Amino acid sequence: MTEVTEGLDQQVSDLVFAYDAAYGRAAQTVSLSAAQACLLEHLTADGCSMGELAGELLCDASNVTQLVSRLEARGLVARVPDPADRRIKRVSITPAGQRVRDAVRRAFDFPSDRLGRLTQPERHQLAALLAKVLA
Amino acid sequence: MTEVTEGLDQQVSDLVFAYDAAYGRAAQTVSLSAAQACLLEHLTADGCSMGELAGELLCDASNVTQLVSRLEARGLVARVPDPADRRIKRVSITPAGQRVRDAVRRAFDFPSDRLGRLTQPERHQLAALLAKVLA
DNA sequence: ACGGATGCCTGAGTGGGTCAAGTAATCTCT
DNA sequence: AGAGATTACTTGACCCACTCAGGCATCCGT
Repeated sequence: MTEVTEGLDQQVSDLVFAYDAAYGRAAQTVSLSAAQACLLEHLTADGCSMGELAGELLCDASNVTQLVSRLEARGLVARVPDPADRRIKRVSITPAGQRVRDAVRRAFDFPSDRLGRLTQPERHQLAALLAKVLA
Repeated sequence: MTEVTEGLDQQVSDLVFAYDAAYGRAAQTVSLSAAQACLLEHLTADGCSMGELAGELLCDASNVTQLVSRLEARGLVARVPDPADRRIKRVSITPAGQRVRDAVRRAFDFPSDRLGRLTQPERHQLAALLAKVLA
């Protein structure tokens, strides 16, 4: 590894640390944990099943059960039984949940504060590099 | 926000998600939590105080107490009283701790697997962009 | 020497996360 | 149609991370 590459590793580590911290702060502004905010962000309009959420969040299904239960207790999501398969519970976001989710997005200042420092050509460059890294 | 910028936000989110997942997996290979591995990684040769660690990890001092206690119970770190100020406990890494820390580094495949996809000029580009973002 | 900071620890409480076992609904195969 | 396997979710037990309030020892300024 060259000098530059080692510096790059550290920079990526710092980026992730700053991102996680900013996300946690944004969630806290509406008394949500990062995990709860993350789940809220993953909900789609037609409603995800619990299993789909567990797959996307890379965690156990029983963990999703608890997260959804807490969000449901606050009235931010609702469990809707799937008419076609009654084993399935579809999690849909309520109007109150949408307001909270939007508040988290507004409070999440990482994109504007950090990525906003780049010029438009620089963003294109970064997007191209990240596309290669994430492919 | 333009189309490209929104895509960039998503890419950064994906990057962070992949990084965190990879780090957690690396820590698990030696039965450590991500938080424990992270603390181990922050230790310096001369020994950090508990308070310094809490500052770097952005968490409560009592949280550091518990993390260090668990690592100490496994023989990976040691609490060394500071000779100049007996309130201070300096946390130093043991030889066993160094071996575990190195194992985590080897198991952490994100830099090689992901950043390794970039050419040397691309790494320079990315490093420059991240420097601007993190400044 | 005394009072306020400082550094760390303890105990209680919440939440995230996994695992094992359980229940209900669906699917398969004959 | 019906028995058995499979799938989707829940429950209970458990551990860890994290925070907060309170406590104890030590250090520092006056």
